[in-house]
Amino acid sequence: MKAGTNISDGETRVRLLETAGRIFAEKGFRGATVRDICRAAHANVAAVNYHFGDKTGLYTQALQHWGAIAHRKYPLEIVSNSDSSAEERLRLFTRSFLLRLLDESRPSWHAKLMAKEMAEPTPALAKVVNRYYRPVVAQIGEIVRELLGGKISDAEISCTANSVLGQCLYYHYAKSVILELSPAQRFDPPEIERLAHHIAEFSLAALNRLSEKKRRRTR
Amino acid sequence: MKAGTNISDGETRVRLLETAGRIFAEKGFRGATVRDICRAAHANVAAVNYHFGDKTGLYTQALQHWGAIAHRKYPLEIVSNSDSSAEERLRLFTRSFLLRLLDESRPSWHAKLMAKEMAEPTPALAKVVNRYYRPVVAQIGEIVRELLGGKISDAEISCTANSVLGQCLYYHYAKSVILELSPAQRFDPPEIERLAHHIAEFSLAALNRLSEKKRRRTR
DNA sequence: TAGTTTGTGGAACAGTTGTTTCAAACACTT
DNA sequence: AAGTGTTTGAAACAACTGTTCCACAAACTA
Repeated sequence: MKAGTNISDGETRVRLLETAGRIFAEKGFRGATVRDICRAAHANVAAVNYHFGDKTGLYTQALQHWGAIAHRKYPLEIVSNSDSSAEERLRLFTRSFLLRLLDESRPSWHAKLMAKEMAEPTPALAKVVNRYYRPVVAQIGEIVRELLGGKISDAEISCTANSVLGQCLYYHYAKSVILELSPAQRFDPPEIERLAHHIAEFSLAALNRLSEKKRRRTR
Repeated sequence: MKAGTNISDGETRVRLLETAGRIFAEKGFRGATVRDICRAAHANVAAVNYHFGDKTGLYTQALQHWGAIAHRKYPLEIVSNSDSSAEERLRLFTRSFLLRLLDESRPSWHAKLMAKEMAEPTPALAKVVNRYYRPVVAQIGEIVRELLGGKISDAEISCTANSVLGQCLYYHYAKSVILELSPAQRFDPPEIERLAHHIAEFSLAALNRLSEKKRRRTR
C-alpha cells in the first residue's frame, strides 16, 4: 500500500521532508540527488520512493511542508492587519520580505525554494505560486494601491508592485553577483535592515511623487 | 595536440559555441547535456572534449563568445556617450537593458546565461561578472549619482543602482511566475517598451524626490 | 606522392542518477 | 505468542552522465 493516507507516518518521513527542503534549497531540484538527501536524513535511498512515490513527489511535498512553516512563522496578517498607515505597512513589508529571503540564521528555506523555482520552474510551480506567492503579491498590491490613491488600472498596480518585489528579490537571487562586485557586502541582520530601509524609502519616494503627479493632473 | 591555438579552428568549433549558448541558456549548466548540445550542433560527442577540453571549457568559452556578441550588438556607448540629460539616459538604460533581457526575437542568450549564473553560480562567474556585468552596474551607478546630486556615499549609490537593476531583472528571472500569476501578460516589444517606461518613471520619481529631500536637508 | 598533422565518427568506459526488488525487522492487534 | 500489515535495509537495475579510446578521413607539408 502506498503511504500518505496515515497521519502519523513514522519519523523518517518528516526527517526526509525537513532535510529535503534544505538540500533542494541549496542545490535546486536537479542538483540535489536522492542519495544526498537520504544520507543527510539518515534514511535509506528506498525511503524516498516508498514515502513519496518519486523524487518529484518528495520535492512537491517538501515545498508545501516548508511553505506551511513559513506561513506560520511569518504570517502576513502582521503586515495587513496592522493599524499602521500604508507607508508604515510598506516599510514592514520590505523588512519582513527581505528577512525571509536573506536571513541565514533561521531555516527559511521556503523562500529559497521559491527563488529556485523562479529560475528553473518545475511542474510544481503553479501550485506553489498560487498558494504562497500570490498572497504576497496581493498584499503589496493593496499597499501600493492605497499609496497611489485614486483609481488606477490593474496593470499599473501590477507594474508598481513588481517594482517593489524586484528590488527585494534582487538581493536574493543576485547575491553571488553582488558579492563578486563588492566583496565587502555583508548580509547580516543589521545590513538587511539597512537594505530594507533603503528599498522602502526609495519606493515611498517614487509612490509619493507619482501620486502627487496624478493628483495634479486630475485637478 | 590540444586545439585552440589555431585561429580558424574549422567550423564545428563555432557551431558548438553557438549552439551551446542557446542550450545552456535554456537549461542551465547542469541541465544541458553534452549530447544534447552535440546533437543540436550536428557534431560528435567527442568534439566537445577535443575542442574545449571538457564541458566547463565549452561553457566558459560560450559565455565569452556570446558576451562579445552582446557587447557588439548593444554597445553601452549608446547610453553613456549620449549628450542627453541624466533623466533621458536612465530611460535609455532601462529600455535597452530590458530589451536585452526579454526580447526573444534576437538571440540575446548572454543575458539568459548571466541570469542562470546568478541563480546557480559556476566557477566561470567571476570572470563574466567582471567583464560584462560590472560595466552595466558602473553605468547605472553614474546615472544615479548624477540624478541624486551632491556628495553621496558609495553604499547609497550602490543601493539605488540595485533598485533599478532589480526592477529590470525581476521581469526576466521571475518571468514564469509572472505568467502564472497573470497569464494575460505578454512580453512582446511594445509591452517591453511599456515596462521599461514604467521602471524609468518609477525610478525617476524616486530619485527626484530623494534628491529634493537631500537638498532641503543640506540647506 | 609520401608523411605528418588535424579533425571526425562510433564505440566503449567509469561513474552517477532515479528507481525497484525482496528479505528481514518492526509495530500492532487478537 | 501468533499473525497482521507496515517500514526499513542492502543490493541491484537500467538509464544517463562526462569522458576517453582508437581507427579513419581530410588537409596540409615536403
